[in-house]
Amino acid sequence: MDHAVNGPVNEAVKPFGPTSRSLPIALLRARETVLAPIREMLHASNISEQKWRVLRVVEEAGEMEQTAISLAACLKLPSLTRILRTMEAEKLISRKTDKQDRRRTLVQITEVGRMLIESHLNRNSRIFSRLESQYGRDKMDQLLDMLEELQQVRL
Amino acid sequence: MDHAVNGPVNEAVKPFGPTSRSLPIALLRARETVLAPIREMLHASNISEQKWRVLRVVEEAGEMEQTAISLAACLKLPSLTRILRTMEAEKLISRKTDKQDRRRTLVQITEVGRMLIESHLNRNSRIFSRLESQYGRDKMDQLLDMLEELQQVRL
DNA sequence: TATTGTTATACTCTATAACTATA
DNA sequence: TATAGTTATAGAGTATAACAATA
Repeated sequence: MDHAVNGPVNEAVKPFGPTSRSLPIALLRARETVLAPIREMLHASNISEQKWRVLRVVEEAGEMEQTAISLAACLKLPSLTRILRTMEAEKLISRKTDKQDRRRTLVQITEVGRMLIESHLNRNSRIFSRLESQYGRDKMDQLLDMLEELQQVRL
Repeated sequence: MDHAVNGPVNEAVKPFGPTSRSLPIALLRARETVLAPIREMLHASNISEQKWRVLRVVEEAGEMEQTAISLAACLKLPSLTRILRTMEAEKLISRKTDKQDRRRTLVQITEVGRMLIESHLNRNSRIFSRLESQYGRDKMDQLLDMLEELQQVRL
């Protein structure tokens, strides 16, 4: 299980072992597995994965400025600008200028947005129940703890 | 603490708790954290993240057909076709038709490709040492085990 | 007929930089 | 001057379907 941190390349040892021991690749593959049924669900409702992330984040945190959404939803600001524009047109979110600092825009989820989330609750729950039953609830909780901690590492 | 649950989010039935307990979002955020320094490294060499994945996968598995690469590197076949075309032009990989089944194309890494990987070994190692020292080596191994298992769940 | 891979199209996200408005 | 966000543009991945070659 050595990741061969040191040493010259002349060893016959693979630098990081198989790619399944490469953290970025492992995270990506795991995400693809988990996301497949969710993508299917969203696709049926014509919502992109990104819009869904924005909706979830904004629903959770309440009023939020765009830089914060960008960070939480892993979307660059220029992408977010475009996404929010269409989401606003679709009445999923609303925007207003911050009174205290008029450079900032505050974004909120609308009733329509909340209803969109609610309308997916059941299918979403079923997907995660299935995942939990296959993967194990305790392991799932443990994994979430470990990922949360990893997110906070500052490299 | 970035994603603390603040504000009145309607205590009734939080479907999955905060988004940091949402597996897809947690996986994405963790990946962004880990990938940031790697992206920087690759960017300096003008290699895309996707090309890098293909290179790593093909280096590891040896001769491979494209469907297998597509799966391992999480890239759709149409995207992979284009990527391999440019990687072949750059002499990073080589392609040949399978003798047994001439529908299949076999892809291999070239010496140039291998050298490209080798030239990033040191920086790559340093990045992961830093990560391990902050996150903990045991935890890292445990996380990789859990992710590997998650990849294999069939929903 | 099914499978492997390619092509084509339309859409979307990314990277980057220049720009506006505000602080 | 610095920050929040927008706009513009080029590059790249995705989804989908139609297609060619082979099995």
